[in-house]
Amino acid sequence: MNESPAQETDGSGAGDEITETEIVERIFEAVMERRLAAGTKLSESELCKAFGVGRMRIRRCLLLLASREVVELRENRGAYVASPTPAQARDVFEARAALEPAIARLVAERAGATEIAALERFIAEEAAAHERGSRHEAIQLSGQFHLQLAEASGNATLERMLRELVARSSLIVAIYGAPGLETCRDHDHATLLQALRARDGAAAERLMAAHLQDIAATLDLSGRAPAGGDLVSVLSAR
Amino acid sequence: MNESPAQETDGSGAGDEITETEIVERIFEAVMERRLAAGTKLSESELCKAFGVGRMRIRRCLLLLASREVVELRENRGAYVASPTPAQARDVFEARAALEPAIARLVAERAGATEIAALERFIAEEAAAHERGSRHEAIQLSGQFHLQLAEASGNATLERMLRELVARSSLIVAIYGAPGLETCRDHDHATLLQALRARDGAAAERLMAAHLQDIAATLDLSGRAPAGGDLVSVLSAR
DNA sequence: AGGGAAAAGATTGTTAACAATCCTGTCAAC
DNA sequence: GTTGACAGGATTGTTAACAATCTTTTCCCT
Repeated sequence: MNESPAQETDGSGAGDEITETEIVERIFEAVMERRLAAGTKLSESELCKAFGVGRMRIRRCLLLLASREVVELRENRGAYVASPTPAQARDVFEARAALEPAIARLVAERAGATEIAALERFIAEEAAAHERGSRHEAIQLSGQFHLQLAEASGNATLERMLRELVARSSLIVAIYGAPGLETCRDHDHATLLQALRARDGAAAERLMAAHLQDIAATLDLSGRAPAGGDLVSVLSAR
Repeated sequence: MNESPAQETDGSGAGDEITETEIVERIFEAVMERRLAAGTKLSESELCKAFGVGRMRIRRCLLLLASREVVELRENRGAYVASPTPAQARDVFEARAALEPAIARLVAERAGATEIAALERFIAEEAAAHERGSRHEAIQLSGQFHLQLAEASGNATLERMLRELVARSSLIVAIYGAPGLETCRDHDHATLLQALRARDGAAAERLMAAHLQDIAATLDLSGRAPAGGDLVSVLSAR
């Protein structure tokens, strides 16, 4: 009944069986780590080979991802990594502005020492990556910090919602973010953690709100074309 | 050879074709209107007959509903309307407490006169239902007011998230709510609308937060068994 | 040679049959 | 008479084949 852990080193290996939840999670991670760019085609047969599962299961996973607007399902044309429009980008960051301050407050009020310690470790890794100059890794850790925070809130619903928003944010920053700028400054995370350690819910809430506003401020949402994904309209429009 | 006569006046008739989005929406509505109680089995064949579509499409719809935790998918045992646990109930109302004040503020800040007018009409209907004494209808309209508000915010992501939360709230109130009490007092909605008309975002935010707290306060989350769905544990526990 | 139409190939969407699991009703044994 | 096992029926999960659509290549015509 229970899975004998086949322990495949990478996704390419045909594991004995892989949960559809895991597949969805893998694709989520790939999007968050910018290994899958906006507009990338997700062919069914490719995914079948990649995960070693049947087509039906891949199809279910793509539907799940589409329901969270991380991929876009086009009729008879397949699945593509979503390319959020400026309006969608605004929506996502408005939603984050609503959720995350509340999450920060919850963590400050009720998180255990274990969770706080885990967050500290994350920040340390993030700072190390910054010093090492590996920007890619820093971005990745920075996003995961927000998810770790949601997990520490102990609210599964908030966590699930934020997971979607963070993944979409990754796409948004890639499209509309200023090329040179970082998304999250680790300093912000550090000061936030200080408030959490002090169990200061109000301060945590305020700091998170300001942090998100800083991130949103680095975006340029004036252009209206999603750029990468829709070559046809770009070329036909001129 | 599959087409039955048209007759798409109601859901039972086999329409020529119905979108899976519509099917999901129908089930959502049925849950919100308490026509589908928590724990109700959703048999595939029944749904196929009800909507006049193939099994695959029903299957996709159930997966979609499960991804929003409105139905629960049990291995080899079918789909059931979700029975939120007390912990889940707490999560849902915490999430609403995070989202809805922000939604109320957005509406106050940017909604057009048309949307405000639509909200006014809703409240009028709600009050009329109250006077008429039709509690069922009042509850239904009360829930829809919150959704209408989300729609008026102009943020599709917030709207979608709230739709899930309101549907789950309907199940939660049915399970853990005090039998005699109403969920939303129409007076609260009226005062909130006043703040919206005055474009007072801060007041709208505050009123919504208080309103949600009132609703959550009527719930009794001390018991730990989901009651309806899990008879076995109920009986074995005594 | 360039443009456009048509056919070949590939990919997606759907239907139907098959296999596995679970629930129900019956029968035998204690 | 009650409890247990067993078989039949029903429901779910999966696989495979089929149909429809889109993409690409090729070929003909201007």
